[in-house]
Amino acid sequence: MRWRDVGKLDCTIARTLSVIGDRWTLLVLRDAFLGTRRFDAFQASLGITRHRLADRLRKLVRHGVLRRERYQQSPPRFEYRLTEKGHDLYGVIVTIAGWGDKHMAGKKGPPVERVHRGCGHVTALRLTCDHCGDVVTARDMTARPTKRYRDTAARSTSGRRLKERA
Amino acid sequence: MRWRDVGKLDCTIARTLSVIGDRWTLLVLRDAFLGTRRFDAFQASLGITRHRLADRLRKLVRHGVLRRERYQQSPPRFEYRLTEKGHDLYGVIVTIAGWGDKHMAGKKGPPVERVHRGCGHVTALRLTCDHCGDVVTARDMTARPTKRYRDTAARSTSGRRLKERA
DNA sequence: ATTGAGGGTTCCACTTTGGAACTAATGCGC
DNA sequence: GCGCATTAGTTCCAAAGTGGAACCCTCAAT
Repeated sequence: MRWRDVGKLDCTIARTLSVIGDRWTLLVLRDAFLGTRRFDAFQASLGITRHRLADRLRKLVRHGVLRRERYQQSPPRFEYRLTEKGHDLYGVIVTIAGWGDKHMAGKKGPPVERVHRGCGHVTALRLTCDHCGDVVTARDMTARPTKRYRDTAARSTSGRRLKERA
Repeated sequence: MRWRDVGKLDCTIARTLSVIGDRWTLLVLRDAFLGTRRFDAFQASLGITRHRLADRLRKLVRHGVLRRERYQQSPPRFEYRLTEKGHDLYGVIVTIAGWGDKHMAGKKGPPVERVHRGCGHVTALRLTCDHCGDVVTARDMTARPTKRYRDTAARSTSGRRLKERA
């Protein structure tokens, strides 16, 4: 299967990864969350080639994650800012950072820490159940097909395998 | 910069992405969290080439995310299971799925939902502050260099740019 | 002896990436 | 009014990564 077709699968994760799941895009977003907005600043920070960067920024704009905004009339200059949709990716960045801080940091520890403005403390973030508020880990959760999926599966010659879901 | 050097940066996110940040790896992990364990099952579900799959599984084993375990003596057969370190990636997968459910699902809605065993409800997960327990979003958090980073930065000709951090 | 399952490896064409140089519009000092 | 710097890109080419398909090995069952 070609990568460009992955975004068409009936799998939310696959579709999301078709937008953000390549080498550089999540690093672009990391910088965006740290306040980077300009082409050259991304380029200097990331060490990505200008060519690739232009390509990735275009893609993120196309998917509504970033907005390309003129910040100066002449010469025309643009900067890239997170949209609301982009802001919602914070959870992805921060859980990646959290895993990295726990499992991939060198002996010196990580270079960045996150402070919760609300309580003023350096904190790691946890996942909690929307419904009951308890902290959850993988073992507390089960995945299951949604109703519309169960119906579709039932209709389609009934036994077809449960793949390409998730 | 070559991608293989990204894992050496002093950035937890970059290092983490050097392990899980390619086209297929997160989809392999998605399947692993759904219970897939065998080479052929991954291959059938993902549509990845056997070659690439072998490569990705090796890499995940090398990084301690999966364990290659013999489940049958003769002929020798192996399966791939999440380690504890691998289990800790659940947050990454589930926040990606959460973003996708919100922003990338078709009009039919997502194909999979997650149930919290503890309370029995279908739920989306939220990020909360480890310290005070409040739900947080991007705007509630600030990133800052850790102490060891500030010290290093201060020592090194003092003005050097704050890049390759995060 | 042949077929089949499971878990791979090999080969080759094609695509994507990295590196470096180049472009284009404008402002700035002199 | 000319050379230089800034910013945001594009172009070109070689090198690396990927997809498709076929092949390999060990053993078990028929």
